[in-house]
Amino acid sequence: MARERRAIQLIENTAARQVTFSKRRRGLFKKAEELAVLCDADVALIVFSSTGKLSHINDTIDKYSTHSKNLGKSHQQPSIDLNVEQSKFTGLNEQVTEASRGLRQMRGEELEGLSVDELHQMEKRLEAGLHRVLSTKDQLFRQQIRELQRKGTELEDENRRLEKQMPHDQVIMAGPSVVAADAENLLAEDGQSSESVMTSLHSGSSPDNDDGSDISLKLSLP
Amino acid sequence: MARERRAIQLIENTAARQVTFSKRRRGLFKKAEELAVLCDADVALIVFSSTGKLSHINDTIDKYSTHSKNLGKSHQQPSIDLNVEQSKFTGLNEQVTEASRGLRQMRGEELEGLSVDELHQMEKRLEAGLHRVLSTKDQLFRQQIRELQRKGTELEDENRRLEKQMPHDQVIMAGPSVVAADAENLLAEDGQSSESVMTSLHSGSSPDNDDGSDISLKLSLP
DNA sequence: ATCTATTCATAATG
DNA sequence: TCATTATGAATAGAT
Repeated sequence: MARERRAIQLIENTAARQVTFSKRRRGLFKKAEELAVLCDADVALIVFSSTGKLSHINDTIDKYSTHSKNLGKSHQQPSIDLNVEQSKFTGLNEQVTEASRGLRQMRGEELEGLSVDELHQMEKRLEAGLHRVLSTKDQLFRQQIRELQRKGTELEDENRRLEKQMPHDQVIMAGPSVVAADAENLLAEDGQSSESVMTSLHSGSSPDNDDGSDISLKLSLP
Repeated sequence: MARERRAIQLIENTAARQVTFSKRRRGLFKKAEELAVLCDADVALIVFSSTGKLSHINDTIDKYSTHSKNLGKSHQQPSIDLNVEQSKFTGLNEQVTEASRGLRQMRGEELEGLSVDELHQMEKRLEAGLHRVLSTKDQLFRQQIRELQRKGTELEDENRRLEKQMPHDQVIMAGPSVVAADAENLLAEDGQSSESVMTSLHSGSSPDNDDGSDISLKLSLP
């Protein structure tokens, strides 16, 4: 569409990509609007920039079309469903906007425009959230520790019982006793920081996801 | 955009409207796809025709399209059926739900289902966010204090200069000296909590700077 | 951001 | 709906 044709593939150059993004996004929204007006259609368009930091929502709700649908095809099931979906979507748009802005600010991004008061509020909210997260984690730890202790005690008892039943010249090296030993070790260090418990449970934890980029794709959050 | 320009207003003729709808809808989806691929953006587009009640959803996941593009399998957009589209829509729905859940979790609500690892991640994120909020606030404070100190010093100097010039039997109660006094008081209590500085500057902070509002054309939601 | 050459989308028509 | 084509719009590259 211009001096030269541009292949439709990722623009590697970041600056160029951003410029193109702005230009084309504007064009896209314009065309969406035109379609809505020309054809009495409802158009909803959401664009997330690659960084996920910006969300743009265009929700064209045509009063006319809603009207005509409700009046004209009142008997058709599909139309009812679609209207429901549509209104759901409308509501969701608002939620998306709110949620992503909130999340961004919660993450400490996009703080530029905020006043001191607003920053203070944000700080309080973050502190409160952090506290609740911490105490929830703490609770979880305690619960897990309790559970492990219980199992450990059980296994110890079982061990002792088996040893008593066993003739003296036999020694057991089978699985169960090993497990029991492990559990015991864990429990022995009772005063350890929860961190190590966590480490022992660490299994599939993972990559520190980079800041905001996890919203970029589809709003899915951890 | 063609033989003649068409005014952007409802096309009265039904047949013509349908034709235009088809053409423009195709074009719109194409451009949405291109934007997604070119700029690594996430684009969701939903179009409800006014009459047919058909919904078309294009949830363009960049990675997907990039892949298929690279493999030479271009998008066979034409043959997407309604069921697929609806399921995509449902998916979007879920994602949105996810997003707000994420936000609530950031606030420390609804943490029940999370694993220790997830809680740990959340904790780190909150800490990071808090940090950024705090340092932004700190920066703001420092800047404001610096400014006030500068003004205070200026005014003090001015005051002294005026006093010297003034005959002894005259007293000034004019505005400037009052202002100077205020500034001085503020600066005198250097160790005070920043709260009062904040309060004193309270003036016109205004929320809702809603970054996304540059939506070219339209419509903020009802 | 603004400008222009060029490609693209599409209105009119068959 | 599909095809053709003249023309207005969008935009890539440069400034």
